Amino acid sequence: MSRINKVIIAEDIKSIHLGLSSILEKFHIEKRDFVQYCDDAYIMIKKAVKDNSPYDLLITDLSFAKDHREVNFLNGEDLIKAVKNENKNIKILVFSIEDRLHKIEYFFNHLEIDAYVCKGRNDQKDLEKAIKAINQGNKYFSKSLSNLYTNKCHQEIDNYDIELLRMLEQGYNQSEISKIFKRKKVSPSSTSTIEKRINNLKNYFKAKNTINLIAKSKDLGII
Amino acid sequence: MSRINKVIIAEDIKSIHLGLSSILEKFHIEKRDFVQYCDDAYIMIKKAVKDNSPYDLLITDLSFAKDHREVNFLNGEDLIKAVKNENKNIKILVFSIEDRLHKIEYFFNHLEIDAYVCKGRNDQKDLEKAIKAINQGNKYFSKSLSNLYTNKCHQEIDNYDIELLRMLEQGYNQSEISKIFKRKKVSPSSTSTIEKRINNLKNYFKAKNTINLIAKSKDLGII
DNA sequence: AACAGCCTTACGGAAAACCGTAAAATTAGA
DNA sequence: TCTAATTTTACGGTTTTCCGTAAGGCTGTT
Repeated sequence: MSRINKVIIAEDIKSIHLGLSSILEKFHIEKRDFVQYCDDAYIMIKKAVKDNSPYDLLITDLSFAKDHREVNFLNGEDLIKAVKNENKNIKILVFSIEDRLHKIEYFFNHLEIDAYVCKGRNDQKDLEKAIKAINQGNKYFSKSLSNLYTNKCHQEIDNYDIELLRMLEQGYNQSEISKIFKRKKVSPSSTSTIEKRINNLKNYFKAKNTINLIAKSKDLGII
Repeated sequence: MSRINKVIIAEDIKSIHLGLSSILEKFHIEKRDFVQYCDDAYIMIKKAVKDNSPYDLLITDLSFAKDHREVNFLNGEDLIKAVKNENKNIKILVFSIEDRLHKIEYFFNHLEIDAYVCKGRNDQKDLEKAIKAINQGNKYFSKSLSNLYTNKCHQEIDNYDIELLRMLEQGYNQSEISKIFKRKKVSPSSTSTIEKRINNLKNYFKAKNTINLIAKSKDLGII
């Protein structure tokens, strides 16, 4: 496995650039390009392939603020999908504030990323470990994620519950949800059970009513 | 107005520290202390007052990730409120990803902060401007906020509406809200009008029902 | 003073949510 | 395989929300 020595970083928050730069410097990675839009990253990656000097590694954030500029790629996920088509050998390191386990698992499983580092108190050291792992041809996924503390309570909330909460959030009433679940072959689907499950969720989150339930679910980041 | 020369920075994302440090270096601010927990910032600010060498400026994030450590102050807002009691002269610069106008206005009006800089593509330059403004005894609030694109629609939503949405979010039903408004002398307070106003909000936000209304309001950052 | 326009309040019927009970179906265990 | 336990479904009564109509009140204009 060849050593990383040409890197592109897609990160819209300017104040993070220096922190990333200093890590790359430690690894004596001289060729490092910073961009603040996904579109720019894509263009540069594509061009580098064409010029026969492709990037070895893309470090990218997931969420990018919208501004006046019109863009094709709204977020890191879109970018990664597109980049995979242009450069099959490029390694991907996602660097994001997102610390929810099921989201991170999604990126490993569906986007085949090579490393995930969570922005936070330990991110500099995690970045070092991640790059070291990639240099050795391994994947990296920080074990020191805070979600281990916040998500333990969420384990009792399953995908059905989340789907149900999402339906409520979108404004469907109980009988509409029942019909939709029947159509999508989601079980259970009776209005009675849906009612009961909503009630369980309200008890679980100590919500006063369904409105409060959705508010709390959103605050906790479950939906 | 005396020049800033002793600063404490409360920011849990380690990768941002270097970016902040380089800005402070430009202003020749030598005394800069970085902490990753609100609690530590509070303790150090309190101690500095006691030692007769108080900080001139607190730069703080708003949201701090939870981890294994038990803390008294969960977020920047709690910290700022507490700090104001310990050091009445300290300047406050909030440095956060939050770019929704309503929230930012809240910090200026209720917490009497001195500057707000939004983490983003232009944050380094905005930080410079903010510190310059504070040095001159002025307040600073970045005009280059992306919310200018998303928030123009919110001007028609007044404080009454927001209070109403907050009540709904907390799970109060219409008659409870009516009683609370009557007690707090908030007008109008009849269940009938409350019902009507909720309906107006639903039309305005094209919400299917009240649950959807609260979900949309939270997504837009109005509450 | 008279009037129009807007906001507030009141009320009644229909729809949906809420709550308890109970039957039917499914699963788990002996 | 039979039984016990759990989950799903069904149903009826109560509360709350939803929606239309209409009366009452405040303000500004002529």
